[in-house]
Amino acid sequence: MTGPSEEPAWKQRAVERSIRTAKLRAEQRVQRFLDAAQAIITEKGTTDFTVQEVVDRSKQSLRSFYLQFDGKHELLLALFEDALGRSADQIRAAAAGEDEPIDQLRVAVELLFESSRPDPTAQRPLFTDFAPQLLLTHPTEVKVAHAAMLTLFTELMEKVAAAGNLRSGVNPRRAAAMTMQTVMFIAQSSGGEETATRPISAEEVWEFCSRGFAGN
Amino acid sequence: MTGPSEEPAWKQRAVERSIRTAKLRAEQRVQRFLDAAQAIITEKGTTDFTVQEVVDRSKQSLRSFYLQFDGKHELLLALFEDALGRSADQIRAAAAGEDEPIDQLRVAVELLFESSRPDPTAQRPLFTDFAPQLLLTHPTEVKVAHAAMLTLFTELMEKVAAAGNLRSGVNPRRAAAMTMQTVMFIAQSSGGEETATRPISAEEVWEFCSRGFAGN
DNA sequence: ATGTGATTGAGAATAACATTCTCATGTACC
DNA sequence: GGTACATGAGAATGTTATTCTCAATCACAT
Repeated sequence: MTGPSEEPAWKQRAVERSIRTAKLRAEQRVQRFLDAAQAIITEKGTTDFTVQEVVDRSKQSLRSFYLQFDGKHELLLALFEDALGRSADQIRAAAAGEDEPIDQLRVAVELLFESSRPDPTAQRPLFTDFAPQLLLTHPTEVKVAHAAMLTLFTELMEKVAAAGNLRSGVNPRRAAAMTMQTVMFIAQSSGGEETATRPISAEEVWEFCSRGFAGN
Repeated sequence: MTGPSEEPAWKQRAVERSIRTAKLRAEQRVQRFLDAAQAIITEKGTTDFTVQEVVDRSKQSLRSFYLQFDGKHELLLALFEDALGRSADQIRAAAAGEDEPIDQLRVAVELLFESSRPDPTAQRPLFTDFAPQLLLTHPTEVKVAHAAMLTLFTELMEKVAAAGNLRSGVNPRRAAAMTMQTVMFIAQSSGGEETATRPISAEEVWEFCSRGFAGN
């Protein structure tokens, strides 16, 4: 029984060094898969690529893919989280251009709405496209992926609260969560076509989230 | 070139009769598939059954299945539409128990919320489970399936409007659509587990939809 | 330099399904 | 009874994800 505590220090250091370089290479490999997938998605404007396509494009091997990812879903999750994170950053920056907290939040809602619509000329994220599948198979991880965006909305909502513009009795974090979900999902479903009824607009969603429907 | 208009009447009638009985049998067969699928779903508490399971269970054949349905998605759609329709009926009945339109709507929201949650002890519909996949692959049909529920919510919202409890400038139909979507989707995502934060409740969703978050 | 053990690439094998096809059997109607 | 159509049983196909095999490569201590 050789306990780890009795290993000579030099050996530990050697192991650590090799682990570090291995990790570096692994990260590069992961990145290549991510880039390849992203390229394919923007190229064919759809999120249903096959693992094989990604592997070919990245000039790596299937084996390598499954060494880095637990499965296709992890790749999707990574892309999703990444896209959502970027989007959150852009939105945060844009919101900062407004003076009043309530306007910052409004801008954020409008931008999130726009970027969540399905395929407005095949932009880059399309990130809501794969959310549904993942929500089914890995709900917990999807929530993690939402974290960045939720943080942003919570920040904004808390500023609104501090400015005295939040209805009393409303918890900012929860209001932020509901707002975010509402915006994302309504954007997604409003992607329809029916010429019968004009689709729901960002402005309407903002009105709905901020003021509800109840009068009187 | 024998135009159909010159066919003798008796022949037309014969054809029609045989078509009618054929249609009857077809309907029965469809129903058996539907029942089998429903049974499997409630039995294993999940919506990912295989076509083969449904076929075996219904004691019919694959060939028959694909003669009745264009593919698995049509079966799912049929189940989905059916479940949603039933649910709408139940909710309508329950709402009728309230006096004030606004309370009727509140009850409807609460019930819809409850029945949209994922797996509260594996109830029968679970209908939101397959909505996501279908939303991806057949968005138009999903909208049709939503129709019954949307009709109900529009009715209720219009009564609210008539009672003067709708915020001015709000279109009842659109408010109904947004409310419905918000309720269904938030219910779905709130199915989580994290002991960290208590999940969002039906009451909170009602507050959110009806009054929004803005104060002042 | 060289042997050794871990890492990787190429791609074959497997598995799970949906979907289609073939053929034999049944069934209604003349 | 014969003919045309409907149906059942289940084999064949096609697509993917995932795993497996084996040989090439690399890192590195000696």
